Amino acid sequence: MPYDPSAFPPFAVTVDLVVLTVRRHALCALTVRRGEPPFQGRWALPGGFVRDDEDLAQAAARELAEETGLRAHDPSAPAQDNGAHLEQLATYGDPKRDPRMRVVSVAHLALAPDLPAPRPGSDASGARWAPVEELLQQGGHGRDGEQAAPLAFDHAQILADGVERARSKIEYSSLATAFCPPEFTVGELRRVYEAVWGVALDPRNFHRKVTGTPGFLVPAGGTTTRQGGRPAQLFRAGGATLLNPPMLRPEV
Amino acid sequence: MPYDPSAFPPFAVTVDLVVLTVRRHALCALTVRRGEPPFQGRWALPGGFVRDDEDLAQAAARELAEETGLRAHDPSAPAQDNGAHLEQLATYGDPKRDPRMRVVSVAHLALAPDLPAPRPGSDASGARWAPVEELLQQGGHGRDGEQAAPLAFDHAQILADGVERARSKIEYSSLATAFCPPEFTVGELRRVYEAVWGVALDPRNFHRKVTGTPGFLVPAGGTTTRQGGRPAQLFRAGGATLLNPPMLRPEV
DNA sequence: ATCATAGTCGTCTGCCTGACGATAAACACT
DNA sequence: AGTGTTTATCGTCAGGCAGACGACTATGAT
Repeated sequence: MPYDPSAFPPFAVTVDLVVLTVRRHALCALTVRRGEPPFQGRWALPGGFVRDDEDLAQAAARELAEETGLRAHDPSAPAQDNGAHLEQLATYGDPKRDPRMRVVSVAHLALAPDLPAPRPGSDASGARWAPVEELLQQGGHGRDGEQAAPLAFDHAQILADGVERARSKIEYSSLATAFCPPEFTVGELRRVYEAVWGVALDPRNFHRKVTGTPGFLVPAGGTTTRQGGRPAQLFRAGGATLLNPPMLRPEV
Repeated sequence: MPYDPSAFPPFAVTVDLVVLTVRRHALCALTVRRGEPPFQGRWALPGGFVRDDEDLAQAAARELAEETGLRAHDPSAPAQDNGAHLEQLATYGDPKRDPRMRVVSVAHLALAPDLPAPRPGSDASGARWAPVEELLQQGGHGRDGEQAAPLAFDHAQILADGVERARSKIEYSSLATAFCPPEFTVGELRRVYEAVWGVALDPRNFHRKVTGTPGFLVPAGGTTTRQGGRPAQLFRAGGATLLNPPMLRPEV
């Protein structure tokens, strides 16, 4: 049967990225300023059209590289290199989500270690890391308390879904190590959990949990004092990707 | 800026459905026989094009109703009615997944109680419930052991992802009640877990766990002997959607 | 030297789970 | 009527794990 273009409505398909990192004890997301209408001048999640010969994951990896310079590593490969974790998040297809035309966006979630500086892509007039707390409270607040415009399109919803995915996934997986440099201390990993969950964790119980889970952390051999205080052992992410039993997120 | 069709490649967008139920102690998926090429005569997941004015969830609910007659209820609404649980699963967009053209499929996962009989939609020449075990082992086996053709397109992968989602999600949510009729016994709920996970659970510990979790089950007031043996109390799904601490899936 | 900071090792208590004994209430036989 | 089978439900006990928290260690700052 030949291809019949009249048999289905044409869609534009894009990928949007929720890129998260931890900076200064806060969970931050990468946002870009829109250079053209609609929502000109407003902040949005980075993203772009899927090309004709691209898989969705390839498109997301390409956009991530364009915006941040990060390579995405295959989720099935060991998390040893400096690449970012990248996974599909969800797909958003409300007929009115883009006023110009029918766009279906396949959102992806990327987790990255703290990066030197945002690298604006060619299609955005600016990029910055913004604390998700500011971005998500209705209307948003700048750092001085003034009202900030909410994210463009349905990107606030996409960001909220991505943040919730990250928050729940570090409970039962080793995903939190994706926020850390290749070698890190138990305390640095704990500060990641504290920033993502927005809670304080007991350093002693946390240490017992992560060092007692086989395959989660492997000693990297050295120590560091970059956090001040007593030197801490350096670890690398181990092969275990699933945490069983999970790390429990404290209530409220 | 006007709408410029040359600025992006056109895609067809479909929804495919992984509809799961428990029949005769086995986890089964709804499959339809393809009436036209490609993969003519092969089994596939039900699905169809997203219409011009439809949201993705609406399209999935419409396809579900066409194939099974089931209403999908909003996940935010209480799970009291007879509708099926429906949620977005993942999106599949390999450029070569459909030989005819570029199709992006937004797969959805539906969980339904045991249904009287499959109702073939108008666009399929047949429909049946097939045990996922048969569908997923490479090549597949019919019930007499002969080789069965694998599912069309990438539907084996989609089904595998849906089954894994269901298996993991009943651990920490009350989702297993979606496989049960509105009123059910603890034993019936246990048999759902056993069928989905493919393991045997201790009836006493299971009973203690589900009745001891506040808000999970509420007594419906009657008893039934439809399973034989001593009459069992009837329950309804309670308001709690999250199970904390989760129900642990036994290893191996 | 003293303090502040951060890391690491232990202890104790309570909760939850897995393993399993015991009893209860139906039905199917003989 | 009695016996066996099936399923439901309650209880007990030991081990594992988490939360709360005390104690000690090893750095840098003052």
